Amino acid sequence: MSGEITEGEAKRILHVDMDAFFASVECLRRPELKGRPVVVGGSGDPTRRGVVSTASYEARRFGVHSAMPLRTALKLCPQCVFLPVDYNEYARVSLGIKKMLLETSPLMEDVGIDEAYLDITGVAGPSPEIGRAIKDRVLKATGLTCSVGIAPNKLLAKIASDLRKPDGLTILGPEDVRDSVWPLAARRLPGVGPKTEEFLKGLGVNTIGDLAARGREWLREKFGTSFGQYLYEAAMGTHESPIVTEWKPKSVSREETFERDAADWQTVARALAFLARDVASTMRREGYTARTITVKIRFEDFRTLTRARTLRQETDDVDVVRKTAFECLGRIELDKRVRLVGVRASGLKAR
DNA sequence: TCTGGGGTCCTTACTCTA
DNA sequence: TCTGTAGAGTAAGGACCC
Repeated sequence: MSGEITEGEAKRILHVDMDAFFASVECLRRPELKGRPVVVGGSGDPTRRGVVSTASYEARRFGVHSAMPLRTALKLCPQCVFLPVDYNEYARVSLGIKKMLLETSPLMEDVGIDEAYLDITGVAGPSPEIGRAIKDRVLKATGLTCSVGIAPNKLLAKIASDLRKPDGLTILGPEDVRDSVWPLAARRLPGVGPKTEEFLKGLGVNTIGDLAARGREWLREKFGTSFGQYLYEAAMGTHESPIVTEWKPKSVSREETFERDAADWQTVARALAFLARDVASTMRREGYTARTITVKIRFEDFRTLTRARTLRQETDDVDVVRKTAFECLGRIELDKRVRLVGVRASGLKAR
């Protein structure tokens, strides 16, 4: 035995999830909002189109949750305070938190604006102490609370941080999977969305434990080798995926939902030209060129079409992006009112 | 009167070429 | 030369995530 892996060296992954992040940052700026039901989303006007990005825990008591239309949230909770999304401010606060996390371990994976994974295998001290220290530092520096999960892999760490919210700290080991993870709804597994959940229910699978009980072969048969294998490992709590410390964008896109569905080509064309310019200028600013331009159209009935064109040479030229986008648009018959227009550039290369 | 925006990844179908 | 097919690249759609 080489003894390369010895006891005490088991991998330890920590997942940090900021509590109701956007709403909490707004409450920092306006302390009079603290304790009130706050909803952050869209333009902040709940009579206009838009969805909830974050609801404070007080607002959640009224049944308001993220991804819900603002108009529905207003009906459920007329006394809620509605605020527009101020992405720059949240990004600023997020950056400070990420910098702090990096001081605990340089092996950090950034997951969106309010989450991160840290590999704390090499960090001295017991897991509960490390978890508490991180929570304390975040609170002292920002006034914000977060929920932390620690486990042998990313998947279990994420489930752990989700178990006690807000302001929770949960540590899960392989021996806890049976009692703490298997009773949870299958939907709690990352990668299981509403469609998969419904399909599973139709097969009599409701909990993560049900999933584990069906076994690997059954899952591969129902979901294909790749996703089936993933579901099995996820249900067993053994799914391993690496901490990705560097991220490069694969596409840049902009889209716009009209306040009122557009019936005329001119409105759609104007929006398309604007979005194409925005995409191209973002690419220039970030130093990327793209080979494929895709146009997305969503009709009033929510039917969504995309048309794409791959260029011979990569580009970041506004005129080329716009011209290509219009060529794609020309392949779509606008026989219904248009709800949304989008432009995406993919096949990115650093300039 | 519903259902944002910015992404990633996967599957499937099609076309072209070797 | 004909035919079948494998593989790459492209296109389209869908599920999912924050």
